[in-house]
Amino acid sequence: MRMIHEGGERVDEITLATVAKATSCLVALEPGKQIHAHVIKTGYSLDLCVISGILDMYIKCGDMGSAHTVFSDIPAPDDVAWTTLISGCLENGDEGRSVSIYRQMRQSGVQPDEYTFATLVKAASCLTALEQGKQIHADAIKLELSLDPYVATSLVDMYAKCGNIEDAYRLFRRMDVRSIVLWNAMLVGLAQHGNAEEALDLFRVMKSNNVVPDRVTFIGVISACSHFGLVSEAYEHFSSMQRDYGVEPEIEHYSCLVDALGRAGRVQEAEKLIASMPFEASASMYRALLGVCRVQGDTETGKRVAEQLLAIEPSDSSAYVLISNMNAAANQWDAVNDARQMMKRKNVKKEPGFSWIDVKNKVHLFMVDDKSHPEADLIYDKLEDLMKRIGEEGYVPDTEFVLADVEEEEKERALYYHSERLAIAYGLISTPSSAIIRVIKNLRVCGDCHNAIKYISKVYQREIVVRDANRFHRFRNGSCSCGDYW
DNA sequence: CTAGGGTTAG
Repeated sequence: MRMIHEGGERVDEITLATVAKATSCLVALEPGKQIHAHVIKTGYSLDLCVISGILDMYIKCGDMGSAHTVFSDIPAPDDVAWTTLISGCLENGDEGRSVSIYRQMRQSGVQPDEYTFATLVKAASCLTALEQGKQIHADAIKLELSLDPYVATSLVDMYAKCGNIEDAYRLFRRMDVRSIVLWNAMLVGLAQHGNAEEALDLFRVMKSNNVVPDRVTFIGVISACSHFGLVSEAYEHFSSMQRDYGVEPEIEHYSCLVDALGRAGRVQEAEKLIASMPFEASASMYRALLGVCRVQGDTETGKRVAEQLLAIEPSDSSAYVLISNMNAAANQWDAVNDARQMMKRKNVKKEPGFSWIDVKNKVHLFMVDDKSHPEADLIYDKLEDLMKRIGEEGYVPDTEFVLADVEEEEKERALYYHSERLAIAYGLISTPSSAIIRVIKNLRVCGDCHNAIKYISKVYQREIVVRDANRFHRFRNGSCSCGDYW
């Protein structure tokens, strides 16, 4: 900065590019703007290295408005400039825009490189857009960039996150040089799918290949144990992590362990562990425990945990929702109303549940009771037919999962139109009968839908993969890969 | 001389 102001020394494009990068690392918008002004004044804004440094600076500072302006002023953006913008949209949570900017990039004739694909595949992974991800993969293969270590890791993660663990594995096996990040992506993918044994096997293979596990590896390993109910193994890995690998436990590791205890129903032990941590408790830990209390119907402990959660996050809608769910399950409708009143008073909004499905390269999103889809009539007919058929097969609606105090029959209908069922009904009518139906839901799948989907997989002989906020459920012939443990 | 953009967890 002194160089700029004093003006005596030679400030060339290399210096400016370097300074712009330094500024973007510091995430300092004001000095960044000064450098930008100086770049314009001295005419260096036509230099691609300098201007993409400036672009990155705005992105890192979260000023996407300025970033788009800077980009649109670049006369002929090269691969680096395009990739910077694509990764900027991703970093700022606008993954859809990353993909559409990629399309513009292709139209402009600039060839993407391995950096572009690593970023872009991650965007598809965040969007859980399998079809788009596959298409991007195909592009990468055409340009012979799909086996780049970063691209391949992104692809493994993308396939795993989109519920296609087989393709993730296939790609993983093809890689003859495997970085720790690649191992971790595969391991975490397996853990999220509830394939705990495979995840733990992979962990052993990894160690026998002399790959040293790191902090992320242990997050995967402990969460694999957690998903499989292996509490003592979780504890063992937790202590081995420090003892054998010098990885200090972080709040994320505690969080996995708390989760493992909770899922095993050992809520009080989990509370003790939280109290003994060298960290402040996180809201997500209490949220996990609250979910356990609800599944177990332990209203007393649930209330205590909910209070602890609200002490950290007073406007956490999930606390209120879980409290009111528990009370609804116990038929304590006064308490349900109290929780609702309190939400109103504190102006806490319930996070709306929605599910989506990727059909023919297009994402179809459904809310509860949603009739906005162009094929809504067909979908609701299918749903009607479907509910009749699974009823004949023995499905009984469990109205415990309805949040309102309404009559029984009405309660049943409220369950019919949960967003995941709409998405599955659409999947049934819009995909070939042999295709796997893959649905993603932003919240945790409800117990009744979980049960209904088991029946649907049996009656229609369809494999259905549902990714909820927590993990994957793979429904086949009437049962789920989670073993009803989630 | 050759700057500026990339992967796993939460």
